[in-house]
Amino acid sequence: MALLDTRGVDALTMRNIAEGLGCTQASLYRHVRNREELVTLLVDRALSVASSVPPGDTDWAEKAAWSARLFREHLLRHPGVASLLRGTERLGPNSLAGVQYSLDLFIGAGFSPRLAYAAAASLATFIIGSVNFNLGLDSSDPEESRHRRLLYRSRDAATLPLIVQHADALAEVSSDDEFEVGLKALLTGFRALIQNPDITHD
Amino acid sequence: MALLDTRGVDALTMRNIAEGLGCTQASLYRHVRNREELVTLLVDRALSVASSVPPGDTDWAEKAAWSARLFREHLLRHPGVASLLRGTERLGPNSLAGVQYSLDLFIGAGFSPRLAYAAAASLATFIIGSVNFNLGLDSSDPEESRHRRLLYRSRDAATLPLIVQHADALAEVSSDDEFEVGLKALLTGFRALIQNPDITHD
DNA sequence: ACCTGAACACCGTTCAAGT
DNA sequence: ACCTGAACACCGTTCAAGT
Repeated sequence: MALLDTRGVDALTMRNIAEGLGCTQASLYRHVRNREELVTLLVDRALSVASSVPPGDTDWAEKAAWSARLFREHLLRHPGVASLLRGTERLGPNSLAGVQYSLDLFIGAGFSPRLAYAAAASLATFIIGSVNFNLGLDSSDPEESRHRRLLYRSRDAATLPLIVQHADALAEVSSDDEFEVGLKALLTGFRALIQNPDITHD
Repeated sequence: MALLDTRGVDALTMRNIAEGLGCTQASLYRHVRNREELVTLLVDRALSVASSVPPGDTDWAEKAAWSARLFREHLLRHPGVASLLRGTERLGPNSLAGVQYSLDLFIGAGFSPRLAYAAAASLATFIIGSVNFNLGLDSSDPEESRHRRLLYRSRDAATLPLIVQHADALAEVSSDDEFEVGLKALLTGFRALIQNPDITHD
């Protein structure tokens, strides 16, 4: 985990891990079937934040938003974990604790267990996807926004008129903004689904 | 692309690509700076579906849902592409065509350019995240559902009561269900944001 | 049981040398 | 300009041999 945080996902090799642990690479295969199993264990351990509890005097949507932001910030602080996060470790103990917590929240809000599960999965998918999709980019870097503005401006106005026309406004939208809009939409949508469950299939 | 589809992402090595092209691996570096650049080019090319046009006699939300499903199905048919899809190729020509199309749709629905962009990005993030997160799993495989049911049932009822209690119902939720719930929630949320823009920040 | 050293079959990338 | 062969410094994994 220390190796992943300090030197990134590319440095997470069996040789480097073994060195950090003070043994040979071959020794690792006594404790783990292969590299993938090691990664799965590592990622599940890194997911322990999922069980943090939000402030208690708010409604379910605010709690969900709080937890979603906490989870996202945790992943942003540990980009290596985010890049390794695939469906594989979904069934690990810490992931399941997160599922249990989400079910509790969404069932309490009025969802059926089925819908609560799907809603929790959607939210997790969005959070993880959001971090993964912005991994290379640093939203706090003003250079990134400038780079995108210049790129948008220089596109072909005949085929991409809206991008060229609104280049300045679009370049200002950060990954934080994207996340907040999506989060808000998801939670608002969840609330509508609770109040009117028959629209779940149209 | 053929190599990626038939033999998967692990087989997409410079040596295999060169072989398929009938040259040496070293020759590839005449046309491309490194492997990452080649992948970026490949993925953007694979994203050309993004510009398919939905049936015209429906409202913006139905068009968005149609395009979202089309995009997801395309990625599911080409899992290798999904696994390579990171933020890197976001600025390629095909990606930008998709952005232009989404902006057109969402601005037409009543969003400001900024919000339209954020909404489009959220939706894309959700679709890609959804496919990526379910990459290893085959939702059409009944064995997968059974495996999850048994796993949920056998958890500790004291720490994960809801998972154990609703094991059967939860195991039946497929990645298709998850996607549809999330998509519905996002689009419903977008509609609410359009009708009441001041809730964009609370 | 756990560890080691050495090997195996791979990677991405570079570079002098060819045409 | 484009290609080649050969090399470099890495991978994940295996296995006989040690304790």
